[in-house]
Amino acid sequence: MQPYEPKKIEKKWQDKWEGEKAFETRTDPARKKFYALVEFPYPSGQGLHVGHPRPYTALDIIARKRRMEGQNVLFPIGFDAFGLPTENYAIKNKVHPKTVTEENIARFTAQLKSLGYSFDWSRCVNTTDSAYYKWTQWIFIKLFEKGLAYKSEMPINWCVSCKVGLANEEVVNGVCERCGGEVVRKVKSQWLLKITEYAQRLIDDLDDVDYIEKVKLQQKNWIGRSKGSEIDFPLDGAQDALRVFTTRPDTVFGVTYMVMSPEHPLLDKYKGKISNWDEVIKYREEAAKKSDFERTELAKDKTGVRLLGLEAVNPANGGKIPVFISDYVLISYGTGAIMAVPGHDERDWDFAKKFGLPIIEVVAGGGVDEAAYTDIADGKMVNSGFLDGMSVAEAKAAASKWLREKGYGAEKINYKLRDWVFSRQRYWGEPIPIVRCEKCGYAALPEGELPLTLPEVESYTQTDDGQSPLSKIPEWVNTTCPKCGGPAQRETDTMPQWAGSSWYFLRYTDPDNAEAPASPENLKYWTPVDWYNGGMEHTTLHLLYSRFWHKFLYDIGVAPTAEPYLRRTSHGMILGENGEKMSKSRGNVVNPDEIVDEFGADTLRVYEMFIGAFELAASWSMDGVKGCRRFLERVWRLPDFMAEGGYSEDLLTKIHQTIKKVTLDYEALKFNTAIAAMMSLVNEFYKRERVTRSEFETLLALLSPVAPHISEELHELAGGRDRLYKTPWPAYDEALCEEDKVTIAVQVNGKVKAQIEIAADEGESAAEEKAFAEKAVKNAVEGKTVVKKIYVKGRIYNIVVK
RNA sequence: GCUCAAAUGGCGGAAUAGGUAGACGCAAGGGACUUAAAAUCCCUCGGCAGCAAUGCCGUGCCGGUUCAAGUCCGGCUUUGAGCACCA
Repeated sequence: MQPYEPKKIEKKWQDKWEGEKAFETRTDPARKKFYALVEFPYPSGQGLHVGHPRPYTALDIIARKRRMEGQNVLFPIGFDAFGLPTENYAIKNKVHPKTVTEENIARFTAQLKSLGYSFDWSRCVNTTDSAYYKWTQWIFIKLFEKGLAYKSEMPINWCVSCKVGLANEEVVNGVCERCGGEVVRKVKSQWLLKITEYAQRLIDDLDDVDYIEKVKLQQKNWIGRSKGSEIDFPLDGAQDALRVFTTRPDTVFGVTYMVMSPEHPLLDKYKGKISNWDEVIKYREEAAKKSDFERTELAKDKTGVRLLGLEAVNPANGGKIPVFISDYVLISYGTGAIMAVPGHDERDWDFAKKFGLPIIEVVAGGGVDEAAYTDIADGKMVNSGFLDGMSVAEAKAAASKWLREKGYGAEKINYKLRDWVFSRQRYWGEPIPIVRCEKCGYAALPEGELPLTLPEVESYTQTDDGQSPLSKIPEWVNTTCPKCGGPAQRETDTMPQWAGSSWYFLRYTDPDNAEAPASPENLKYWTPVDWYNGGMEHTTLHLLYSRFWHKFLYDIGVAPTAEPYLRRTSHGMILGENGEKMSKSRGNVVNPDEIVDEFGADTLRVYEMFIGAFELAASWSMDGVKGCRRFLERVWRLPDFMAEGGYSEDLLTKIHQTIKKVTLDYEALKFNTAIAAMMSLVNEFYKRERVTRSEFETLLALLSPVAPHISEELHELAGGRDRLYKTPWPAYDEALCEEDKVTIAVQVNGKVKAQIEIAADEGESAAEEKAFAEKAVKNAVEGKTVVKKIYVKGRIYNIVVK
């Protein structure tokens, strides 16, 4: 047998698969479809990371197996190529981001192909291609037409170094997710998408999909539904009332002051009444420098300014109470103002102590002078007028009713989720297809003018006041209004990277369609995605955004189903050999090219699947890689002692058990144990120094989804007919998986004393007879009374003695 | 602080559904082959005691339920992830 040379055979098979169009898929309503999806990569300058092959190999295994089972499989790939790193690289090196993107995509493509994935490359999608982003823009226009895209002056997260507005979701640990720079708050006119309008449906419809539980939970927590009341506190001597949201209307008698966010719009309206306005302005400026995160970091030391000359009235008892501004109240959550109940809320308690404000106990439980009493499970209302003596639950209902009847409030559902800040003052993104006209306001471009392509610019940097680079091209900006034909200006902001990835899975079904995002026939056949695997880090960003877009597309009749993905699984990270996250600065980065070069793609694939439980993080180990290569070498040498014939009689059970285990384990993403089972079978062949043709073919078929090149090569060398990827998946017989003899552990008082062997069809009496015949059992039982005997079929015979 | 995971040999990790803990792989030690090395093949491999048979201990810690607990329950500790003054 010639030596195993992965370099030769892997290239050979990759070329053959490509030449044979082995994995190109066609819509065929007569066949059962299976749509497997992996998150398409961002083609970064660093090239493929060893983290990429983990999820890709996993779903490649599923896709290959399902094809062998006869399903019509769509397993596509593409590139999510708009985004900051490319733009920053382009600025630094004075190259067009398009050039950089093309180079990176070429490299990624070569790397992915070298790993032998069964992607349908003919459907490859690139979000920066104008034929693609035409439809991203089209979807935006539809959102705009339905009132779900709107422009708003609002405080946004502003990255000082990137000079770009960030969605809340993009601020990580108080710094910019991309550059790590300082994030401050800045009021800016931004496009927003009303994802909040879909909040309830995004929660409810999780019941209809098969996502791993922690993903569902994380999405629910992120959306953060809470039920409460909005209550109006009249401002003394003014026509307005200060509206708050609270989940605790029962505690309204305990309200001793109120707090507004420093950005609250009512402040400016009443600045004439506020005698310490200078102080307000100063506090507001300081608050603006802080991000939401910094405001929360300063939790221990409450700051604030009391508004002099403006007081509120507690509608419950008519008492006048002071009003403060403080940065711990955020304008973006609820109504931007709170009623403070220091007796029963820790933050309010801290604030009241610091400013010497009264603390009233309204739920009996004691000790509100020492700390806030927050246990609401039991406790009766006190100091609360008509609520006295009620439980908290009763008081909530009674207070809500009373407030509603008196016109002070209404019950309300509130969500933590905020609208999606959708504009970026950046170059490398989809231009927002909107024109602003003095007369008509904002108007969408007519569909016929799409795609609105990115114009060439001299420099990709923003203007110093943070305007998009596109604003520097007057001949592009100045245009005519699509409505009135008068002079108008184009929107110069671009869309965030998340836009293109919010619908790409639909495009895969019909990637070249020029008339629609995808044709109804193709969408109807292929969607929803049957199985989507991706990182946990995308749970609240990409996954939620794309569900939102998909629901919108469903509402306007484009997408055939309400949910885009039937099943969602997640993989763990691959860490460096030292157990830390791989990064250049830690010097623990492993390059997949080097592994492929030294050991082969099949070894890399087997290794990453064998490394540990799929959903858990795993550390890289070069020794582990060697072990997997050794396993493939052992498979390679099996033909040395191959014999003609079917399954050996005495190996029937083992073979059928292995087929069953591998079949079930692949679907359960338990690749490590599936591979262990195949190793065990190979060890068995070695022990006997014999493998029959049928046994060998079965092993190759089982192994082929994980290690497709070596399997295909061995199949061919052994004179196998057709291609392995076209052969049917091995079948197993449930009856033949059963052992005819079983080993049973005999225990005395739960401790194993002996092992006996009985025939599978023998029952308890046989076990009992053999058990008591064992010397060790006799010794342990001697002189004692047998109290109880427990028999677990095929496993345990336990004798309890006293 | 809140939520969710996780903790098993020298290492990565197995253990359907409460039923023989450590599958499979790595590393290590020993042996065969070889002039030698590599590769390959075979054997040993949780700890303590013992020549051995065997006995005792052992799945982060403390308790509990059970004939039987890595697995279930209560209370902790540590690590990781996500969120965080959310009203």
